[in-house]
Amino acid sequence: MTRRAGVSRSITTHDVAARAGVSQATVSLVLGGNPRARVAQATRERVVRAASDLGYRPNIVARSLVRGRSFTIGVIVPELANPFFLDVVAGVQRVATEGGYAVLVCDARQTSPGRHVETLRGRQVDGIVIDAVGLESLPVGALDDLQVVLVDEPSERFPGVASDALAAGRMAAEHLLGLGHRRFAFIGPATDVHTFRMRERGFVGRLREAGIAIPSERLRRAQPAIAPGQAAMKALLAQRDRATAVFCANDLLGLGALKTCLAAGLSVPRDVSLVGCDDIELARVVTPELTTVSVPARELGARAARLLLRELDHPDEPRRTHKPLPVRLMVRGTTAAPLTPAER
Amino acid sequence: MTRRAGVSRSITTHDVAARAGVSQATVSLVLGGNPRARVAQATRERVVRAASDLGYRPNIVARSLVRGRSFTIGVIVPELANPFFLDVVAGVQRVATEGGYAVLVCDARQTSPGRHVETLRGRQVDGIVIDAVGLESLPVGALDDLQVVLVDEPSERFPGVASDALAAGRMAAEHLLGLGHRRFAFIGPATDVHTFRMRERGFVGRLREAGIAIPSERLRRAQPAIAPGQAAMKALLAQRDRATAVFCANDLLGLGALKTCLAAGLSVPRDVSLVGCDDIELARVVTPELTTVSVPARELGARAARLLLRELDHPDEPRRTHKPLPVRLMVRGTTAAPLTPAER
DNA sequence: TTGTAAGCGTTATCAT
DNA sequence: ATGATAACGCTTACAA
Repeated sequence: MTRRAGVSRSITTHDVAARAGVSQATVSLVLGGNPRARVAQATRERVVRAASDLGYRPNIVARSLVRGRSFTIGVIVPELANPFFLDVVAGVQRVATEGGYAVLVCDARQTSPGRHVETLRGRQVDGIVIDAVGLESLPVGALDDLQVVLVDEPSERFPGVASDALAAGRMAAEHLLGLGHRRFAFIGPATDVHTFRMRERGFVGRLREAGIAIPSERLRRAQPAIAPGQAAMKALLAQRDRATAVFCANDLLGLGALKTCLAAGLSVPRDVSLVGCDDIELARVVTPELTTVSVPARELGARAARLLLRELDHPDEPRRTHKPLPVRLMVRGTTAAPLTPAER
Repeated sequence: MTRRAGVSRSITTHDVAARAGVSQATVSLVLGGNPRARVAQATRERVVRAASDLGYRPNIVARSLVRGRSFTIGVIVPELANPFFLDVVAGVQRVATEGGYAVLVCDARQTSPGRHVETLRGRQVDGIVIDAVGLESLPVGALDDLQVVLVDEPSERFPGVASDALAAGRMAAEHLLGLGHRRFAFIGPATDVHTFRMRERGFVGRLREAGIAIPSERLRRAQPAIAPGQAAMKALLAQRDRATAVFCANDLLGLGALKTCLAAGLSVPRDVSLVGCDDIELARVVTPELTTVSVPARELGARAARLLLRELDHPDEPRRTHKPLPVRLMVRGTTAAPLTPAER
């Protein structure tokens, strides 16, 4: 094969071998980092020397081919534009990089999860981290023979890590209840994504324990993003007997809701209390700052990656099961006691 | 080599060949997508049939090894957490995916650009898109023999695409000048990043043309992120004879500045006018919405990727040079005429 | 038109 | 301790 003109062929183990006066195999032994490689000290030094003289850099592609592993993993998230998932990815990247793996990042918004899995397979990834992407949406068998770790999605089939979404919802309810609210609303997606369902269930459940139900018109379905949050809040504001406290399934929705309230000339938290969920950086950028439930996104990603790498590098060790990661209420500027009838 | 137990060996061209009753090479010819492969229609069909029966999926790693190309590119950005760069990456990904390339995303915050380049090299990437990462910060020779396309950074050595940063600064000045402002401030990084330097130069230059200079105490240096923007604005607010209009080198800084103003009880834009740059989604989430200069991040990324792919796939075609991508002023809620002395 | 065979750069299993 | 040598799955002359 002739290389593209002008681009010099890169240094291989053969080149190093020639310079060090040893066989190519020996070079591989020395440079391959194989722990049980017994090479004479002198030879080893000659080889290392030659390698650094030549600027040798191992060809990962060749290594991948022979080892049957690419030292690459994939991570699929619902939407990279959501800072929460970006943090999950950051966590995955950190751990993966430390472990010598590269990460192929896939945004389910740009391409369907099924196609992403196909692509990742073709690239021989050693495993995939899948975050909150409904597994049912994948073709049957799409994940066969693949090492998969799930984030925020329970499964019998694959190991995973999750945050305590139920607690998140309960905390939000608890906080608002404690402030004296009695008329609640909820904004969240109707999707099958487990976390959102649990957040909602926790919220609704805690309210029910307090003897309060959310009438269906105050239960607004919206995709977990800013614009849908604005629209949903608009609908809520138009209602008579409107809610004094709204729990949003994530911060993006919360930010949208806040925007709508302020645009409508309402005072937050005087007129309406708002609670989000995730605690993305933006929550502290808006004015007033968004009260929210903090979810350790980065840690979630890091743990998922650790789980995956452990399966990959030590396949025999027993799987560790994680209990849900704790979440934390962050009381900030969008929640307060409701107005008394007199004040209104 | 024995595979890990339980994991079935994947289907290779040999398997397909056996089933179709042809040689392995023929399978490669048919399935390899080689345009100048002449195979009999009947054979071709048998092979395709066998492949799909077996669920054959080409091994990109093997293909990469023999072709000397990995069909993978890298993209290095200063900070993935900045939505602007995330959009650049999204643009790169879209084009790369269409062209059959995978993308390795590198955040200069997590690891130094030099190390990223090393890692990418080891993984045999075919090229790298580098966005606003000072090339001087790289070790000499780090980019040798590498196909590189630069975003928002001029260079003799590598092709690139850029936005019209000078115009961005001028537009901001023009707009504020038009509103009647005379006391200006600027918040931006002191880094060597070309775009920021140009935005500043455009702004300052346009003001100078109007006979106005920015006193040094109103020229605040801050890393291009939210928190530094808050701090810088705080300093600005503490000054007597303070500026009535502030141009921030990017939206993150602008958002921070806005936050500080509102927290200080000032009314924006009544008391202070603020202009950002980039036009990230967040600019429209805060209240009031941030006036800013829109920069086509996604398009920037897409063009960079197209440039790179063209060099990769058609090395002989002449390089296309891009003129700077136009930017656009988005007048929103954070700019207005300054208060008259009487109103103050 | 199709098959044979020589690699691509590495790892890993033997002999030596 | 070191060196042949055979894969890994594919592409691509070249031969048939």
